[in-house]
Amino acid sequence: MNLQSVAVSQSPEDKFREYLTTGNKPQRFTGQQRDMVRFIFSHHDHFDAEALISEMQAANLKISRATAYRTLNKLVDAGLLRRLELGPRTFYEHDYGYPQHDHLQCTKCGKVIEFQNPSIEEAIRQASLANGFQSEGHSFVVRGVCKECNIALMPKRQLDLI
Amino acid sequence: MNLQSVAVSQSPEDKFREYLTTGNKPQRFTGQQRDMVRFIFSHHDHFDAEALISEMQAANLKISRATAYRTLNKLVDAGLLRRLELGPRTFYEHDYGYPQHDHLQCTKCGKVIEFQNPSIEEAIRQASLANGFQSEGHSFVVRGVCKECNIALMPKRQLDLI
DNA sequence: CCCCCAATGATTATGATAATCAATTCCTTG
DNA sequence: CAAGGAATTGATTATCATAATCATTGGGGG
Ligand SMILES: [Mn+2]
Ligand SMILES: [Mn+2]
Ligand SMILES: [Zn+2]
Ligand SMILES: [Zn+2]
Repeated sequence: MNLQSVAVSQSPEDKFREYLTTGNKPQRFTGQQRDMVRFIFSHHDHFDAEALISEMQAANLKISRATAYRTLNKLVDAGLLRRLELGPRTFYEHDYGYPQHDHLQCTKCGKVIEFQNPSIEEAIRQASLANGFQSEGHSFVVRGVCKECNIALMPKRQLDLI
Repeated sequence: MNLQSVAVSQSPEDKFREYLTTGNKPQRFTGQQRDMVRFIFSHHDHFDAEALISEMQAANLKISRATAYRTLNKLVDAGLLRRLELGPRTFYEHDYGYPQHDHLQCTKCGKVIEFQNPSIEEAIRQASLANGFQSEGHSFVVRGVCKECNIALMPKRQLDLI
């Protein structure tokens, strides 16, 4: 189940357009970029570049690998997406309009579970204060085995006890 | 400053030898592996494969890239080293004989600062309990700007106020 | 309606790590 | 102590994700 979204004043599409067109160097907001933003923000999930490309092509949306990688980087710079360190490849998820949270990742099936805990922000505050550190963001992933995989891995006689 | 080490009954070298020779498939504990373990555990540090190779070669220790990568993986499996997610490449640090802790990483100079906070373990316990999740380990890195880089980046007039 | 400049995308490059495999080393056994 | 055999080594090659290249396309301001 997804977390509750955060109220925002602009649509992701408008925010990205603003990011691109505001500033010293003019950047264009193209049809492919618009398709990417709309597709990505049509549902919340954790995805990598390859998955995005195949899903968009399956949805009959034209996108090349180069443009996908380039636009993902721009979306991160614009504050729309957040990068996730979930293994060797880079994953992405919504940042704009989605609350701060962290992740449990199952090492058996790969599933990613979201959770929130205010004491994490507090721990960051304390450690930063103690070290004169100016915190800008964090990555927190707990690895382990999810409920379903735990049940599947249990010997039969242990299941009987439940 | 490093954290206080944890008392252990075996030297890293002995523990690795035991890991290699115990079990169904016999694995040899070679001179190069012994050199690597001794070198790595002669000082606490956060390093990647390339840095290890150059430092060992600078210390006149023979090591090939292939053997370095292979042995690093074995050291992680043996519980001697822990992998760190500090960006695109893989970093390593002592696990055996070193206490649980997490990291602040400076995005300006790359410096890595260690800190401990028991509320992080508690947050993991709570999130795991709430999701039926069996936790096995975690990665927690706070990105930001360290004290020295903060001072260096400050405009002169702000420095004057200190 | 042009023209310029940014975007696109096929292709090539990069860089870290893993696989290959012939040569070497080193335990085991007789 | 010699020989056999299995595991390790290391030069080389492969892989895989992502980043650059650069010729072509196209869109928006004048
Ligand atoms: Mn998430
Ligand atoms: Mn550390
Ligand atoms: Zn699972
Ligand atoms: Zn710094």
